[in-house]
Amino acid sequence: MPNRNYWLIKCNVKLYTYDSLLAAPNRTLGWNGVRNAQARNYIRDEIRVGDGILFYHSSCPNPAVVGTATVTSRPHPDTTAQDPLADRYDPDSSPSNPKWYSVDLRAEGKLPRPVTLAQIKSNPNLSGMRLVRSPNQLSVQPVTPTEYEEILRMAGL
DNA sequence: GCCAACGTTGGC
DNA sequence: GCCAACGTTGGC
Repeated sequence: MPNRNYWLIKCNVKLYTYDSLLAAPNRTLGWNGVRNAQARNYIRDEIRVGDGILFYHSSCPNPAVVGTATVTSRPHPDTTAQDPLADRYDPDSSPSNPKWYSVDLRAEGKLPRPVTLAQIKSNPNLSGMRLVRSPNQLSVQPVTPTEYEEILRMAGL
């Protein structure tokens, strides 16, 4: 696929899991809930249909990349930000002036072996990844094709 | 539960 | 515009 870019996205397992993506119709879900300006900018301005995603689970006993996904939509407003009943409601966002965006992701498949944060940290080839550097709060991070391939290799693919 | 690192908020 | 206070993230 020409010009395919790669990203690692971090999902708090309490909010959004790879299994929920697998269980969705077409294995596709909007990736909602991002409320960080820099992450939003990546979603709105840089991520494109067809890009490859490493899906990472955070805030759990063994943080790890657990699966891959494909971006299947252009950015669209994150309507959960406009729903007063939603957990991540943001009164500053509205249909006429959306503040937050999401893209749709389709699950490609679980990794044969999850690649843990500890493994990524101990692999010198991956020392440039944002994930293993400080700060590491950003929920969307660019990944180079080399890093992407290395993660898949470590996963047994 | 602890703590480091950020982002946001709000008084001034 | 500064900056202290606070909330959140996320690994450990």
